[in-house]
Amino acid sequence: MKPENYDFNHRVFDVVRLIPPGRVTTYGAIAAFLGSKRSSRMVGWAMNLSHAIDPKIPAHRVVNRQGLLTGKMHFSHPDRMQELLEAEGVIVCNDQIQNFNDVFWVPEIPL
DNA sequence: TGAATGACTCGAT
DNA sequence: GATCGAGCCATTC
Repeated sequence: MKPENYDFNHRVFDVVRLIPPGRVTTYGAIAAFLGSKRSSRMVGWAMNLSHAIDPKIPAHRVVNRQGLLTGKMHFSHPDRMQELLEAEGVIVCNDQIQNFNDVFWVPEIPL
Protein backbone atom coordinates (compact mmCIF):
# COMPACT_ATOMS: atom_id res chain seq x y z
CA MET A 1 0.00 0.00 0.00
CA LYS A 2 1.79 3.04 -1.26
CA PRO A 3 0.96 6.53 -0.09
CA GLU A 4 0.22 7.39 -3.71
CA ASN A 5 -2.49 4.77 -3.89
CA TYR A 6 -4.03 6.04 -0.72
CA ASP A 7 -3.83 9.53 -2.14
CA PHE A 8 -5.71 8.49 -5.25
CA ASN A 9 -8.56 6.93 -3.32
CA HIS A 10 -8.55 9.80 -0.87
CA ARG A 11 -8.91 12.31 -3.71
CA VAL A 12 -11.76 10.29 -5.18
CA PHE A 13 -13.58 10.35 -1.86
CA ASP A 14 -12.89 14.05 -1.50
CA VAL A 15 -14.34 14.87 -4.90
CA VAL A 16 -17.42 12.70 -4.38
CA ARG A 17 -18.06 14.42 -1.07
CA LEU A 18 -18.03 17.76 -2.89
CA ILE A 19 -20.89 16.78 -5.17
CA PRO A 20 -23.83 19.02 -4.24
CA PRO A 21 -27.15 17.38 -3.36
CA GLY A 22 -29.32 16.83 -6.39
CA ARG A 23 -26.29 16.64 -8.63
CA VAL A 24 -24.36 13.70 -10.05
CA THR A 25 -21.03 13.16 -11.75
CA THR A 26 -19.34 10.40 -13.68
CA TYR A 27 -16.41 8.09 -13.08
CA GLY A 28 -14.69 9.59 -16.09
CA ALA A 29 -15.11 13.13 -14.79
CA ILE A 30 -13.51 12.19 -11.49
CA ALA A 31 -10.76 10.25 -13.20
CA ALA A 32 -10.05 13.15 -15.54
CA PHE A 33 -10.02 15.52 -12.58
CA LEU A 34 -7.44 13.36 -10.86
CA GLY A 35 -5.22 13.20 -13.93
CA SER A 36 -6.02 10.22 -16.12
CA LYS A 37 -9.47 10.11 -17.65
CA ARG A 38 -8.92 6.48 -18.49
CA SER A 39 -8.51 5.60 -14.83
CA SER A 40 -12.25 5.48 -14.37
CA ARG A 41 -11.94 1.85 -13.32
CA MET A 42 -9.86 2.97 -10.38
CA VAL A 43 -12.62 5.36 -9.44
CA GLY A 44 -15.02 2.45 -9.53
CA TRP A 45 -12.73 0.46 -7.30
CA ALA A 46 -12.41 3.38 -4.92
CA MET A 47 -16.20 3.52 -4.77
CA ASN A 48 -16.14 -0.13 -3.80
CA LEU A 49 -14.23 0.93 -0.71
CA SER A 50 -16.38 4.00 -0.12
CA HIS A 51 -18.94 2.17 1.98
CA ALA A 52 -16.24 0.99 4.35
CA ILE A 53 -14.73 4.36 5.21
CA ASP A 54 -15.76 7.30 7.30
CA PRO A 55 -17.30 9.75 6.67
CA LYS A 56 -19.71 8.06 4.35
CA ILE A 57 -19.39 8.75 0.64
CA PRO A 58 -22.48 9.67 -1.42
CA ALA A 59 -21.60 7.04 -3.98
CA HIS A 60 -25.13 7.20 -5.36
CA ARG A 61 -24.17 10.51 -6.97
CA VAL A 62 -21.57 8.78 -9.10
CA VAL A 63 -22.81 7.11 -12.27
CA ASN A 64 -21.30 6.09 -15.56
CA ARG A 65 -21.12 8.49 -18.47
CA GLN A 66 -24.50 7.38 -19.86
CA GLY A 67 -26.25 8.25 -16.63
CA LEU A 68 -26.82 4.61 -15.79
CA LEU A 69 -26.79 3.44 -12.18
CA THR A 70 -24.22 0.76 -12.86
CA GLY A 71 -23.14 0.58 -9.24
CA LYS A 72 -26.54 0.26 -7.65
CA MET A 73 -26.02 -3.44 -7.03
CA HIS A 74 -23.22 -2.60 -4.63
CA PHE A 75 -25.54 -0.80 -2.27
CA SER A 76 -27.24 -2.42 0.67
CA HIS A 77 -30.27 -2.71 -1.56
CA PRO A 78 -30.20 -2.38 -5.36
CA ASP A 79 -33.01 0.19 -5.30
CA ARG A 80 -31.36 2.23 -2.59
CA MET A 81 -29.33 4.21 -5.11
CA GLN A 82 -32.37 5.24 -7.13
CA GLU A 83 -34.27 6.15 -3.98
CA LEU A 84 -31.50 8.43 -2.78
CA LEU A 85 -31.23 10.14 -6.14
CA GLU A 86 -34.97 10.67 -6.49
CA ALA A 87 -35.08 12.03 -2.96
CA GLU A 88 -32.66 14.71 -4.14
CA GLY A 89 -34.73 15.61 -7.19
CA VAL A 90 -32.96 13.46 -9.73
CA ILE A 91 -35.34 11.74 -12.11
CA VAL A 92 -34.40 8.09 -12.47
CA CYS A 93 -36.18 5.68 -14.77
CA ASN A 94 -35.05 2.17 -15.64
CA ASP A 95 -31.77 2.67 -13.76
CA GLN A 96 -31.08 5.67 -15.96
CA ILE A 97 -31.06 9.35 -15.03
CA GLN A 98 -33.60 11.16 -17.22
CA ASN A 99 -32.49 14.74 -16.59
CA PHE A 100 -28.87 13.71 -16.60
CA ASN A 101 -27.86 16.78 -18.56
CA ASP A 102 -29.38 19.04 -15.92
CA VAL A 103 -27.94 17.38 -12.85
CA PHE A 104 -24.54 16.55 -14.31
CA TRP A 105 -21.84 18.12 -12.18
CA VAL A 106 -18.15 18.39 -13.02
CA PRO A 107 -15.51 18.66 -10.29
CA GLU A 108 -14.19 22.17 -10.85
CA ILE A 109 -10.91 21.95 -9.02
CA PRO A 110 -12.13 22.63 -5.49
CA LEU A 111 -8.96 24.43 -4.50
C1' DT B 1 5.28 -13.84 -10.27
C1' DG B 2 1.85 -13.64 -13.67
C1' DA B 3 -2.89 -13.60 -15.10
C1' DA B 4 -7.58 -12.24 -14.31
C1' DT B 5 -11.02 -8.94 -12.82
C1' DG B 6 -13.59 -4.63 -12.11
C1' DA B 7 -19.27 0.50 -9.91
C1' DC B 8 -15.39 2.79 -17.16
C1' DT B 9 -14.25 5.44 -21.38
C1' DC B 10 -12.79 6.48 -26.00
C1' DG B 11 -11.66 5.87 -30.84
C1' DA B 12 -12.13 3.16 -34.88
C1' DT B 13 -14.92 0.27 -37.92
C1' DG C 1 -26.00 4.70 -34.94
C1' DA C 2 -24.25 0.36 -32.80
C1' DT C 3 -20.47 -2.77 -31.88
C1' DC C 4 -15.59 -4.03 -30.89
C1' DG C 5 -11.14 -3.61 -29.05
C1' DA C 6 -7.66 -1.24 -26.45
C1' DG C 7 -6.21 1.50 -22.45
C1' DC C 8 -6.10 2.53 -17.59
C1' DC C 9 -4.15 0.62 -12.73
C1' DA C 10 -5.13 -1.36 -8.07
C1' DT C 11 -6.53 -5.61 -6.02
C1' DT C 12 -7.11 -10.62 -5.83
C1' DC C 13 -6.10 -15.49 -6.83
